[in-house]
Amino acid sequence: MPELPEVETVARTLLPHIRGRSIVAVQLLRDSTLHPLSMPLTRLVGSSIIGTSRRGKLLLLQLDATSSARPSLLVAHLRMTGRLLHKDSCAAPHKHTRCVFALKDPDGEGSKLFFDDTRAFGKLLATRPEFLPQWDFWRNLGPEPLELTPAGFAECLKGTRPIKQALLDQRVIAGIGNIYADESLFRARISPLRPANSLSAAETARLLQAIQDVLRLSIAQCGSSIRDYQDADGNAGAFQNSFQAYGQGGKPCKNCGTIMEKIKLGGRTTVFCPRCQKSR
DNA sequence: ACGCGTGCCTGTTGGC
DNA sequence: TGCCAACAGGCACGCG
Repeated sequence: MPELPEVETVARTLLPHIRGRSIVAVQLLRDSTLHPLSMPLTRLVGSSIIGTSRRGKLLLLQLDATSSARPSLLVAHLRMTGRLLHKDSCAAPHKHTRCVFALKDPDGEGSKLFFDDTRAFGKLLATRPEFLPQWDFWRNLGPEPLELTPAGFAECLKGTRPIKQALLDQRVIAGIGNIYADESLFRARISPLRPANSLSAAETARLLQAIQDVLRLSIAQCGSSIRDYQDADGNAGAFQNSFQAYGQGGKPCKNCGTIMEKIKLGGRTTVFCPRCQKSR
């Protein structure tokens, strides 16, 4: 499931393949993949891709369109099972292909960009930067965890909700999903059940450090691949081999040997060590 | 304004 | 062995 490190990896691996290529055709194969606020994808045709970036879990492709009638951004939200894959020009769509972008490089060489999404939760949004504030999700997106200071992070943790739920709320902090929430809390030795506003300054700083460490370590290993995630070349990440909490329910804690507890918190599976991550 | 429950989706897993 | 319910889970939406 693509969270910040996986989306960052896709953005990085995609860039060398698609930079400088122009979009010559778009084939949307499932209407619900198009975000309601999107401009028609056909208006991307004729524009060239000039860059890739990431905001939270959102992947952004920048285009050279200057006319206000044409999108200069293609935003992809991969959600659970979305993939952006660069393939050669003869690749054919399959059952779970939701959109195909035909590309052409300056020499006329063709290739294709596939948006595959088994569960079809993912979205594509063609837009312009000036329209992004109309999108509630974008406007309310919290700070980037890798750019956050301890003081800034403390500002985020206002409510009484369990800290785990706060970390998953994209309005609080952007890019963290179930995997990295559990991993970060384990590394910081903080219980997922602690009210967000009950963390001391030391704990807040420790948690931010853990979040940044986990995200950086995962990015360095090209993300985590469980089930569906692949980068733009179809390669898996390796960080799943370093999980200390996610998926470890019922197994001994890597730190103290206590059996890891598995609970539901806000509807999400949550794993933690009851000894290392005490509630009080 | 906030928190909670449900729907969206489909492939995989586990229990009987 | 086969069937089916539960599960995976981010986010929109509607409710109280």
